[in-house]
Amino acid sequence: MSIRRRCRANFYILSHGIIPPMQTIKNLLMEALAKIDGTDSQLLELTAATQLAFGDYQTNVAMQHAKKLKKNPRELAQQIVSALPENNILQSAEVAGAGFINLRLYPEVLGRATAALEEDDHLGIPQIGSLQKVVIDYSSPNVAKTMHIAHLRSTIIGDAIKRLHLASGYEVIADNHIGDWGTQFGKLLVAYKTFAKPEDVSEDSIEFLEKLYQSFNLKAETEPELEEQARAELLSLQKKEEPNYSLWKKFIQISLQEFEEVYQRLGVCFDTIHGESFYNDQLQSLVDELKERDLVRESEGAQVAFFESDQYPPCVIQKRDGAFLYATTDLATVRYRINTYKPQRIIYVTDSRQKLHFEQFFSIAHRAGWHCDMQHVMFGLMKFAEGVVMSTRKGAVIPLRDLLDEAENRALQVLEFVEYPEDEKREIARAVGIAAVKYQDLSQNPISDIVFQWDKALNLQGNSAPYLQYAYARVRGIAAKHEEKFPQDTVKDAAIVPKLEIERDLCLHLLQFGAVVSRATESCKPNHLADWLFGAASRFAAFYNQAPILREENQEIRHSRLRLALVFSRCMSKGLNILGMDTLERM
RNA sequence: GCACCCGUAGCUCAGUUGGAUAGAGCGUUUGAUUGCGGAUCAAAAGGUCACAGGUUCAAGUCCUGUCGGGUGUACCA
Repeated sequence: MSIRRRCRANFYILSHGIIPPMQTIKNLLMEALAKIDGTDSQLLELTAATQLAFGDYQTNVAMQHAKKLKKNPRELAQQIVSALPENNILQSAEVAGAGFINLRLYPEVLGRATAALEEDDHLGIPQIGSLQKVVIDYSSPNVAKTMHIAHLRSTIIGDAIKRLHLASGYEVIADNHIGDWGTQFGKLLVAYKTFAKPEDVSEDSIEFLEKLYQSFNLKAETEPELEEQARAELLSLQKKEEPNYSLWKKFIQISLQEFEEVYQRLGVCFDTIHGESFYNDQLQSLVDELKERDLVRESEGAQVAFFESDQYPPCVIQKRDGAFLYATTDLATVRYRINTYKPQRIIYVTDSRQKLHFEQFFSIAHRAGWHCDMQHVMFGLMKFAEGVVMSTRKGAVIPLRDLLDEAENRALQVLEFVEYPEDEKREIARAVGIAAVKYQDLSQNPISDIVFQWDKALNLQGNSAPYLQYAYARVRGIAAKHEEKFPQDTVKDAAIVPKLEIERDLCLHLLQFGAVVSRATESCKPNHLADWLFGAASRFAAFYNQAPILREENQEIRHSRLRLALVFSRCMSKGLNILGMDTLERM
């Protein structure tokens, strides 16, 4: 496998100082609870109603108190409702079911809150990360190997986690910890120096290096002495002897150029690229420091860390022959990052097979006194339909480039009979194709294994990125037509007054945006945001169908609807951007 | 052997950290005055949430056990 390696906002004040409706309702409920003996306002939870018929928001606080207070839950709920202070917020408060309290806002209140989202610099996203720094370690491809579809997960999920943290106000350091050191370079050097050069590819290309590597593995099966040569070349490289040292640097340069091409297509960028080799000269001091702290000791000739009551198997930090390992580099990396950046949190995005490794070195790092919240965000394996784990050792994988090309081509086919300029079509196909590939990955729980299927990876219909982009493009289309048709009209400060049920529904959904982003950030699960976006787009589609805007003759209603659509488009744009997807004015 | 992850509609997957009648997409079936853009919308059919206990006013969600699938398990990364 060539992938080397690799959290609840409650209430908050928005930047414009407008208090969100949930906070207002919660305050009213707290006042009511205070009038009832024995209630604990800490237990108060307010959530969005699970069904439109139940109102806007609901609380189960009565059921939670009923047993303790030895009261009938419905009666207690009624008591709480009766104790609510006079207000001009709640249109209704009703007891339902086993003791739920269902709450409904006045339409004007709901509309004002929705419109207020636009006034907030962050569209209602709580800035839970302000003054906090987080290092995110993701993508991390291996030098001299083409990026293929299995690299997609770490890169795309990592990039979305980065953007989520930025949107939540964190200072982010995105670090690409590329695999630029290790035994594969010994093999590559042997092949480069002694094998016939592959002729069908350019010598400056990553395919060239990859073919050399593959032919080494093939030959080594029958000629075991090659492995010995590889070890010798590696040793020479480690001593920085020429020409090995220069060749190694050249391999890295070729690889980085190719990676950069893919990253640009994906819209992914890093703040630092500190590969494994960056830490080479820190490894011995690291082992020494761990020895001083009694965290490692000699065992069977190696330097090994052990764990309390054998919670984990032993972890070798330095081999019998003095060489360092994966865990050594990772520990040195943690030490460097904490000393250099002083982050509150470090996040690693890798596949789930590395769980034990991370638990081990997190434990060692904590005991070494390198205090920081370290989190391993793991994702499942990508498999082919046959269920075979992919490997670059023998080739036969789908290069990432091919996947992206295919995605863009399929998107272009949809535009075949559309009369847009050719270059615009290509731009649309690019934005749609890339987003579609990203969405199929980001819309599911990262932990699940995924079975790669072309049709699924490149889906352009239903619950897919183009569906979200299409909803956005429709609003932009309406806004443009509105300017043509009513050039004197301005809706910038128009009041939103949701009258239809679908309008209420859309408003309520938009008001959840900030909390959803927070949840996605803290749990490092971009799929929560993807879900929200799909929910928003499908509500908009229904709204679009039921509530005409430009055809509406009543100006107040027309303005209300258009303003609502515009708030929707702002949230969509922000949300899509957080998932690393581009928006289009038309498609 | 031990540890961890997963098991939800025919298929691919969600499920707001314990809340009301378990949701989408695809596929299947039916419909939408050429529509403010049909990459869309409206609707139907499809479920013993692997199984068995337990905790709770309330369990797909938490605990225990069983079965099935996956991954890992000291000198690879």
